[in-house]
Amino acid sequence: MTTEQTHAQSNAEMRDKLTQQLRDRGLRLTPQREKILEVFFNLPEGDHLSAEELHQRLKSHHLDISLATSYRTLKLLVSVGALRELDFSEDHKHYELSRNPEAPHHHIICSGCGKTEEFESPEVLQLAVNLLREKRYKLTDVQLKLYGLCQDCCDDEPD
Amino acid sequence: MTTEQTHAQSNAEMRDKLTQQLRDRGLRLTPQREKILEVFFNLPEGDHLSAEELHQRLKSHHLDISLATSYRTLKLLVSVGALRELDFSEDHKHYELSRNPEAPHHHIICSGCGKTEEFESPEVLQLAVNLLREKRYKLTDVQLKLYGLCQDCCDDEPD
DNA sequence: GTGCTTGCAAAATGTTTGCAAGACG
DNA sequence: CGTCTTGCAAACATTTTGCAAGCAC
Repeated sequence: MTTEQTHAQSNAEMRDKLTQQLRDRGLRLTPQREKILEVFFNLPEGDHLSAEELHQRLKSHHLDISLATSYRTLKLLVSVGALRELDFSEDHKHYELSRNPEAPHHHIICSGCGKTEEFESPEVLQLAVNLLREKRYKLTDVQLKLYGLCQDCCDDEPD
Repeated sequence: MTTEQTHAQSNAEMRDKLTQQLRDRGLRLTPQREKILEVFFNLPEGDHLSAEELHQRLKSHHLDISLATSYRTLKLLVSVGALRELDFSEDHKHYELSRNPEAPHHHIICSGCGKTEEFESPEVLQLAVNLLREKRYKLTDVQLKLYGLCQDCCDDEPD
């Protein structure tokens, strides 16, 4: 992996890399898979979707891709490293583009209203790299979640 | 890293505090709730259970507590801060005793075999405290998850 | 063709809920 | 009593799967 390119890869680059990774596994970049990826590319950085949200978004673009295919594709894209699977404390998972696997961002989650904010932390990443090297793990993702009550929810809550 | 008195509270302390917290909310420490807590108290530190695992464990102790009650109790105990809710990338949540809320521990998760390891990190905690103070959140939990492939799974995987 | 992929509907999980009966202060 | 709790079964939400049909190399 190149250390000089510290920022996210371009869409074209990601696409090429992805196609290759799929080919290597004897899989295809079908129209459905492309469309799903497109949704994620068009998502503001730091944003994330659940399977249901993805499906709704496809629908609103008049793309009839079944929910089952959405689920299957999400799983597939996670397995090739194109998407990152996030779970906040909800009943479903969220997915976002792995824009920059070298510098994964983290989340602040309000337990009151479910709002999320993103932040990066080179310190945490460094700590993760060192720790897993020491323990002889091959690092694949670092997810730090800070749960709290945002200012609005502190006021709301009678607690 | 220091084994000081400021570490986890004793079971008796936790119990008292908990009873009080429940009372304050007009709730009861029923036999079922006590039994469930007992299971967690008897769990090796760092260990965690899913709702189903808890239910099985109760059953094996000849305690007929319904699965619904297990779920309800888990939720309740989380809401009063007695338990911590964890979600690894599985289809169910895990719960563990909040032994020391001041120094939450974190997890290394093998994506291959699902094995988990615990570790503490004062640095991460400090970072969380500072960041959330700055953003005016009331911090409730810090969860760092490091995903990777353990040595065994690296060997196994043909990848 | 062969084998990957899709859509559909059904199934499988994990979790929550309505309700009547029970327990407790 | 009134209210909190429980167990049961049904409901619910999310995700997975079997299968037949479709598509790509």
